[in-house]
Order: sequence, then C-alpha cells, then structure tokens
Amino acid sequence: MNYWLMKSEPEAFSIDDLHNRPQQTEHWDGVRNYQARNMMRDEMKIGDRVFFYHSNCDEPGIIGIAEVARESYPDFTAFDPEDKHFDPKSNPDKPTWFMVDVKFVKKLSRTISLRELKLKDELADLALLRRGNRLSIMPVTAPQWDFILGLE
DNA sequence: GCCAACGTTGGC
DNA sequence: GCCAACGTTGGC
Repeated sequence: MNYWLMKSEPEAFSIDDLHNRPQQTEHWDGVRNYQARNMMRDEMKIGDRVFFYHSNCDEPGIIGIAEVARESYPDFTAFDPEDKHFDPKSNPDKPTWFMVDVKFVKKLSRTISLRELKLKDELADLALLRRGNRLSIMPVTAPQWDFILGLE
C-alpha cells in the first residue's frame, strides 16, 4: 500500500465536501501538472491512503484521510470547453490528463498544521516541506505517514 | 535548444 | 496583497 498527500483549497473543494458526496466519493479532476498526473496514472492504487490537505486557507494543514476508490481514468473535464480546466490540446482518443476517485475515510480530531509539520525533524524529507514544492499530489513514506498520525 | 515573459501556486 | 518558486509558452 502506498501513501499520498493531496492538496485542495477548501473554498474550492474541502474535506466536508468530499464527505457530503454520494458514496462519500469524488473524482479528483483538474490536475494539469505532469508529475502529479504521472503519480495518479501510474502509481495510485485502490486502497492507497491519502492525507487530505487544505491549502490557501487560514490554517493550511492535514485535515483528514481519504483512500483511492478508483484507479486512473481520463479526466473528462479536459474535453469540456465550458470547464475551467479545459485543455484544447487534449483529446479523448489520446487523453493527456488522468484522475482517480477518492473516498472519504475520516477527519482527524484536529488539523495538523503545516506550521507544526515544519517543526519536526522526522519530517525533514517530507515532499510537502521541500523548498518550493507546489505539487498538488505528493508521495508520503510509510514512516512519515505513521509519524504524522502519531501527532494527532 | 535557449531563455525571457508570463501564469499559477500557495504561504505569509 | 505580496512575492518566491516554480512550470509553460513561444520567439529566435
């Protein structure tokens, strides 16, 4: 099993939004970065665990846990000219962009803030904390995952 | 292939 | 709102 961290701006899509979806599941559309796409397309497997991270908000940090509920398939929002994430260069016969479905698992008892994560020597190599990392999807190692859960 | 200009992310 | 750190685009 692999572990991941996925960022979302709560004003756009929060963990409560995920919780309120039918089957508590939603497709993770709109990723338009090749590194993040490759992780979804090639590496994210059913049952993989995901830290749900709220970015661009009052208290950026890990707010809950989700899991991969469906493995990669074409991100259809790329084909819709009305969609914010429309990509005129992508086409359904040879899709450029992929997504997975994620399912709500639980909210943490408290937000583990970015500020707190930065203080921990054990997380020095966490992708989230590496300088300048703006990827919206990042891998988490098993030891990092366990350590972070231990902070709750 | 180089690189300047531009757009986006996201913490602060 | 500011701005650093990117990734992308496009002229050459």
